[in-house]
Amino acid sequence: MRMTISDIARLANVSKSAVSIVLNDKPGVSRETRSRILAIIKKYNYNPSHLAKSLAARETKSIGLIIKEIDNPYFTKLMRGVYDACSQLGYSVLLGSSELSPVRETEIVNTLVSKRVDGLVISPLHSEEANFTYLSNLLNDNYPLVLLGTVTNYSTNVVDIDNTKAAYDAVTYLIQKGHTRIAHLAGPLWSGHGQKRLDGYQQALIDHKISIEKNYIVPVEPYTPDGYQAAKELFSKTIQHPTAVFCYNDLVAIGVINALTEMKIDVPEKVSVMGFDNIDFGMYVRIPLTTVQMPAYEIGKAGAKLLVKQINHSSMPLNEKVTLKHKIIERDSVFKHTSK
Amino acid sequence: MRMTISDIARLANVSKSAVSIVLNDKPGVSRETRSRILAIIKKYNYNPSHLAKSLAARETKSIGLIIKEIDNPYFTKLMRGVYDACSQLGYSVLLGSSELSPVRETEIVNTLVSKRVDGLVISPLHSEEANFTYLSNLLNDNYPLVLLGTVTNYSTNVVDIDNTKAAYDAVTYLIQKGHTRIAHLAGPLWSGHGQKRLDGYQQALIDHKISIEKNYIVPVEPYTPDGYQAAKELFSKTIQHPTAVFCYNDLVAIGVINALTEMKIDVPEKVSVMGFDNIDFGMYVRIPLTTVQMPAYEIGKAGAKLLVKQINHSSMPLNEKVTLKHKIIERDSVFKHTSK
DNA sequence: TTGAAAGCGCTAACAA
DNA sequence: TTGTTAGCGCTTTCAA
Repeated sequence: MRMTISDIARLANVSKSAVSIVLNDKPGVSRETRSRILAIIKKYNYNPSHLAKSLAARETKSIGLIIKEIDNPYFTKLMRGVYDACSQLGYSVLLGSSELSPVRETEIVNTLVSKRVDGLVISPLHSEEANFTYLSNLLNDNYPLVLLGTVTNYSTNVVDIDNTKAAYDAVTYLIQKGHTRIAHLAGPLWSGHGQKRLDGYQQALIDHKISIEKNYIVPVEPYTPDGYQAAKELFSKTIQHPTAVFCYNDLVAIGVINALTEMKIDVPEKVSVMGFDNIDFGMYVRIPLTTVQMPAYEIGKAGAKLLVKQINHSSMPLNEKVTLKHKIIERDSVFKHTSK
Repeated sequence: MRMTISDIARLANVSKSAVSIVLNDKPGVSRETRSRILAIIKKYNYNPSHLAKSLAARETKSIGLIIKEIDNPYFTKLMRGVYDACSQLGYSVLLGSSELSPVRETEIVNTLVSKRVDGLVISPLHSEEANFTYLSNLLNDNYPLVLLGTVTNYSTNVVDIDNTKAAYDAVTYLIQKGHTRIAHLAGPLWSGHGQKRLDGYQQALIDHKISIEKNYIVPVEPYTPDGYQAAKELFSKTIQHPTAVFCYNDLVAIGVINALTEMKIDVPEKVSVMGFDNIDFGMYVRIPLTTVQMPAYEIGKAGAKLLVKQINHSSMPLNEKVTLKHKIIERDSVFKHTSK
């Protein structure tokens, strides 16, 4: 049977509290008693139950992380950021992934809360229903919380970049390269970033007196096969083809490049392609990808740090906004366009 | 303040045990009492503390997953497999990543055990020191455990593929394509798979009467820049160049392809490149990668399932071996070589 | 079918 | 400096 604190106390001829004090490195016990206790602990290889401690001390030293997709390079980086910050700060992380299901997202919140994580870092799903009941509840309970991505109408801790501005900058970059016919493969509703990037795209066109062409805006699921498919359709239509396509993310951009290559449309000579996220693989694809850097690792890290700060200052209102910087990464998929 | 089971009991005019029975869907309470209790629970939105339950019931319904690198496509897939199986079986997963440090690996095991996870799925680091003390301890305590990767001299539950055979098959494939000068960029010590794949490589050469060329075997870190670097060196040496290179993993293979492309050595016409793992991106790189499929998702899934089975049959000895199938994925990076 | 009571392995006043 | 005591919020006998 596993040893308990009482066993150690008995073995060391002291009370449980003395052992507890030693275990937690607190003052209040003489040097020699301490070392005697320590010796016993070592001798029996005693591993105290953090579970029992959590119940008594009302903190588990673990946080819950809820992402949308495990198997997605963006979230992987983000997860690493959260994990690194947490290990450094002495927290464990309970992993949750909604895999795009709002129902599961709520379920995960419930089980993580029932497991009494000290706080939650959530990359929230933006569903059509989008009632965010779980969010209201959490906020009502003043539950330590950090959102990785903005949810309108809810005031809480948020870490994000300025997606509208980032998309604006990307499109402006394309315009400066001489492009005027710029398509946008827009992100899905559930992303929350999709709408903002679309806004930035449109604003950039407007500000540069370029008319918005409806046919040039096509919403896609944010994966390579969807980008491929969308590009195939877009470039086989009998409309004037765009000379550049700004994609919701790198995965989509890779699909676009593949489709164009297959259609013998040279990238970037004929058509420039720009992605978003700056995933590691962007530099290894057929045509190294020009893209916008999303600091996923930093977002995760900042989010976890902010959460721990919130946990340690429970009186602090939940409304800190951290906006990280984006930047354009120039590689080979964008060409200087000289209009004929 | 958060509600407890006693609050609910009082409000429903019953005992705590009655509430407990209802919460756990157990028989022993009349239909009407049950519904009365349920009503109160619902009304107050009571969320029982799984933490307290865990302490009393001696099981946490969570397992620990220890991988080597979060930000690595192979482990991401594996993680997803573990996560999927666990959610399905009602377990939470506490994430741990050694990030290649044996010291951290042991620390993680300790904290996860102190948090009383019901079991551990570990992708063990093979360090030079490789004492595996933590493993001995776990085994001594008969702690529910599944290893994702074989550790020699320790009998426990293992899920893996036959790495030697897989490498053997890959090299045989290259030989059948007419190659005889085949290099191998071998994996690192910590992988555990590295040595086996090297063995398979050598055995395949021996069995086909091809002499083993020392210069053709170069150990690398399993990342793209390292593969790039190694290829640059290998192909600038004044030795007879290989016509094919079999890489420890896809990441390395991608680096090799980039290096060769840069050196104006056509892939696959001049030199064929073969990877290992079959990561998703393999099909999107410059030259779609021919590789060996490592069923990472299935390994994770099978590992978690086996662990839960072990947890539910604590008397069962820890020595089940599950060997999953590998297979060769033919794409464009291998060319039929016709010796001049 | 129900309730009382002991206990899971700790922490944290409070007394001694 | 040390020990006693009463929880933390559940589960689980055991009686009623």
